[in-house]
Amino acid sequence: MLHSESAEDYLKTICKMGGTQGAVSTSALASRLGISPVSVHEMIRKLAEQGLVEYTPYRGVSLTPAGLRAAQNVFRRHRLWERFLHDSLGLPWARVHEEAERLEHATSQEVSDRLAQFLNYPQECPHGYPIGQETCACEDEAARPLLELAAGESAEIERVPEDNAQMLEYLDHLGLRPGVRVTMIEIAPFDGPVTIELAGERKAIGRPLAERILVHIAASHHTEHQGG
Amino acid sequence: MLHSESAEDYLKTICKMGGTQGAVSTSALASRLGISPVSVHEMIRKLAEQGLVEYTPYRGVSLTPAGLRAAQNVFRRHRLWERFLHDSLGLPWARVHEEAERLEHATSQEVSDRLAQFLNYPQECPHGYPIGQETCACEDEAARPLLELAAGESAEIERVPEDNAQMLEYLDHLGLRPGVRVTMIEIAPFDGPVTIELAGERKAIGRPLAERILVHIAASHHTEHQGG
DNA sequence: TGTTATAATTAGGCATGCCTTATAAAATTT
DNA sequence: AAATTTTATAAGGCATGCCTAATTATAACA
Repeated sequence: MLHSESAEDYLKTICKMGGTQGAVSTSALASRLGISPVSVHEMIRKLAEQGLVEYTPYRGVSLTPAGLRAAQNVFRRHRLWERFLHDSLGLPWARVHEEAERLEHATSQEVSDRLAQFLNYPQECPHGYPIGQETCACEDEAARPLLELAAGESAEIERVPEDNAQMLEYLDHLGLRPGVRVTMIEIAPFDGPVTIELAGERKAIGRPLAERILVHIAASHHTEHQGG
Repeated sequence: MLHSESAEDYLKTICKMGGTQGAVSTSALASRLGISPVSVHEMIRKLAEQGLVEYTPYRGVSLTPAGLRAAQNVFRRHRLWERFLHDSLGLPWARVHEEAERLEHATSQEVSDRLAQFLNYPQECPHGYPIGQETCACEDEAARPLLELAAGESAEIERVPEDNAQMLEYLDHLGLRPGVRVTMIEIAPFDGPVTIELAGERKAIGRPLAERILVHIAASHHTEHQGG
């Protein structure tokens, strides 16, 4: 809670883009954040001064241990609020992300700790992202894009993109929620649709979406998802 | 949720200082907010442009109906969060206000409506301030300062000042919480202490505090306060 | 190696919300 | 009515976080 909302958003985004592994290009970061490269460069400089990121010109930015800790804290607060908004308040799945996006910046460590306890230490947010006890991982090594499944192969949905309410409504409507089992039917050529089967029905989605939905092939380790 | 956090704070403070009845002096507002009179004047001008306050030079500011509605919304969100933080998360009474002060600015109408439902439409915040269904009153006509009680007179604590965590801890320690019955023993002369009896014990507090604690004489209409 | 594309950086600006200093105007007191 | 205090307003600044336009440095490619 020592950093500005803006700084927290930068750290989150750098983390999401892989700033824990290698370095993230500032122009990619800029286009993801929807902020001009010049402004991003300026902010990166400030974050580097504060020891939250490491910046090497022409290489990109990566999170320092302190920056990673800060980002993980924000993710944790975000995901805990999502669970509360969904499970306790019954806010629709698709609306949960945008509300949590604001609450995450207004939450102290004590409140998020108590919130975790109140929610009975949930393991993941409603979109399938993990919630650790103290921190939480940014990436799950075992997760693969739905698009990578071979025809006939089955998997369980692990995570869905959460940053677009309309997309979430669409996914919800299709039944494509974390924990649901899907089977790949076919990936049509010439950038055609991806056909999958879930709950006995066949659905076709676009390739870009199929690339952003993450699945895992191993048997379920998920807890039941409470209804909204 | 259309106004900046800063604007919301101004509207709240104007409301608290009586900006629904008469006009509030801008210098009084400035000292209450801890902001320079020049800056307050500037902000008042902007709020007046937006139709949220009415400003007459050398007289002061008052809330327009739109401004009142906005302020009441913020109060409602604030007090609902206080109830949640206290009743559901068990956050100590004295810490609740400062946390709600941040959450109130990050809460949509839908979330506050659902929060009210989740909390079972509570009537008041943990410090005794009313929570209306749609809006909520700023002042309670029936409430009188504790200091106005005559010796031997009994009353129930209605509200306590909530803006100072240390003071709240002190009040909590003395047992001076909303809903508690107190009897005035004496008000010592020469600005001396105010002695009251509660739960069979006598306690002395200072005059300024006794002036800010509001009581009502009629029998209790309060619902039970859930423990934290 | 030279050209081209990408990234970095400088310079100047804007809005918000705060600041101080200084002056002008009205209200209050004597 | 005159002096004093209070209030209003103007002028100029600062930090944050964003912008565009223009320049410079580096990387990548042919």
